[in-house]
Amino acid sequence: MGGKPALTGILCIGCAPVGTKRRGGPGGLNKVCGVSPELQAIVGEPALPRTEIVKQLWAYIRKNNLQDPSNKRKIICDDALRIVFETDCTDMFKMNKLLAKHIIPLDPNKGSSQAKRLKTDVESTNESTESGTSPIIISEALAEFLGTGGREMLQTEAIKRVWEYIKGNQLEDPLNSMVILCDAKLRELLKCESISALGIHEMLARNHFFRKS
DNA sequence: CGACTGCTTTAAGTCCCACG
DNA sequence: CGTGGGACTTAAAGCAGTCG
Repeated sequence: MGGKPALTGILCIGCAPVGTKRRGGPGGLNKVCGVSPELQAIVGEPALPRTEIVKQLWAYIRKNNLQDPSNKRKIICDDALRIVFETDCTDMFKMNKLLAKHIIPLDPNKGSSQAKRLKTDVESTNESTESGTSPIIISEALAEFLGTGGREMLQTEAIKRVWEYIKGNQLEDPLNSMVILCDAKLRELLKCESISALGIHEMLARNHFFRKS
């Protein structure tokens, strides 16, 4: 339909001779995000860019004829979709909203626009560990938690593995995936019963990441 | 009247520009 | 120079508006 050419048109304005003003780029929605186990059953991958997740979801919807014939914007949920969206039918616009619950930022440091607002706070916490792209020393407790031999790794890798543990053990609060319910092992590491996604990063940065000296 | 274009919605990350 | 705001990115289908 007309949607894509419209965007292309806007793009062309953006690409005006004044200067190749290209925003967005490889990040943004193209950033790889974690996929909840429920959604994984549909898209078939544990981690995908948001755009790919939507694409795979639409492929699944078409393959299974889940569009309402009278209004193709409407999606009729089958069992798998019902588990994901928690509704019998939805539409293409609401779908994106519902999808958000099942898309988990692999790097919770920059997980949301809320995080963006808190960016300065968090970054000040990060001063001790820099940006996450250079190796850091992790605490003995975290090394034990991750089951790694060494204590040197990328900050992003450490965070990623903590999140893998959380997802693997389904520790996300079903009512709010931004809240993590700690099991015994995680409780020992973080010293709390539950914690927010942002809180985990802050906690790790404060108590478990150390700059290489 | 038909063909085509542009806007609609939604998410979150990135980057540019304007302003203080 | 630092910060904040806003534009841009993706996907989809339908509707409204414009033009020939």
